[in-house]
Amino acid sequence: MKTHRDLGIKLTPQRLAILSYLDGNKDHPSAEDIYKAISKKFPTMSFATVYNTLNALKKRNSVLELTIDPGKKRYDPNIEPHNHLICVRCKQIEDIPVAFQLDLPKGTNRDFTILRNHVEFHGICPSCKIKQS
Amino acid sequence: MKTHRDLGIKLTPQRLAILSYLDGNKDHPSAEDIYKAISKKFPTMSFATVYNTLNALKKRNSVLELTIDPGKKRYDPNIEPHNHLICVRCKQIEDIPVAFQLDLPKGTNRDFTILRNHVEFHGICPSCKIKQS
DNA sequence: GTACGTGCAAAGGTTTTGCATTACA
DNA sequence: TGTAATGCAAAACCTTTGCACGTAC
Repeated sequence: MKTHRDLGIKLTPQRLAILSYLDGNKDHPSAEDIYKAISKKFPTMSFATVYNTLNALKKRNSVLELTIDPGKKRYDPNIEPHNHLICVRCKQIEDIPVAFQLDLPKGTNRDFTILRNHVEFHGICPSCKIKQS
Repeated sequence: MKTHRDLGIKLTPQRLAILSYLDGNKDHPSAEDIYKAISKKFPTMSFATVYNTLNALKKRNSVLELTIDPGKKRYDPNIEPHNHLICVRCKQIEDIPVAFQLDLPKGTNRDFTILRNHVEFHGICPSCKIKQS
C-alpha cells in the first residue's frame, strides 16, 4: 500500500475512501466487499468506480489481485512478497508474511524464467475446527 | 485420473468422451476448451453436461479444479500432489510433478490445520522469451 | 480548461439452474 | 423400470464497457 502522495492517479473522494478502506486491510476483500463497505458513506458509489480504481491501483502496483477464490477476484493491499493460508471451509484467507526461497526441482523446465512464487496452504482454520465438533 | 471402472457415476457416451479427453491431458483446459474439443464428435453436447460432469468428477476427487486463471476455472486430471509453472504472458500452465514439503514459518498461526499446499511459480516461458526479442 | 473519473445501464464472459426428455444400470 | 444425465434456455454472477456528465489538477 503506497500513500496518497503518489502521483499518476487522480485522487477523488471515492478513491480516497477506497484507499482508506484498503489501507492495512487483511481481509483480502472482493470488489463487492469494497463496494458494500464504501456505499455506506458514499451512496452514489458505483461498481464501475470500484473496478476502475482497483485496476488503476493494480497497474501501478499498489494493490495485488489474488486469484485464490474461484469465481471472484480478491484484492490485497499488502504488496510485499508474502503467502497465504486458506481455510477450505469458510474461505477465510490469512497472510503468511514471509517469502519462500524455492527452486525448481531438477528435471523441471529450466528454460522458464522465474519471476516470483506464491504458496497457498490449504487447511482448516481454528474457528471452523470448533464448529466441526 | 481414475479409470472407467470407478463406480458411483453413470458412464454415458458424453462422459466417456470427457474422460477420454482429460486422460493424460497436460493443458489444464477450461470448461470451454473441453466443450469445444468434444463438440466436434458430439454436436449435441451442452455446457451443462460439461459442468455437470466436471463437478461430479471433482466431487469424486477424479479431477482438480484449478483457481489459477482469473476469470475462469481450469481443470487438471492429474490428482497427484504437484505444483505449477505459469507463464505470465501467454497463461500457459505447466506441471511440476513434485510436491514441496513446506512448514509454516515460525510466528504463523499454528492453530490452522494444514491439509496441503500448492506452489505457483510465475515466469516467462521459452516461447514467449523468443517472441519478446 | 482539459483530461480523466464517476455513475448508470447495458453488454460480455463464465457458471449454475429449471425442466422436459432420454438413457444408463 | 427408476433414477440420474442430457440438452436447451434462462438466470445468476462477476467484470467490463459506452457514454453523458462532473471534477481534480
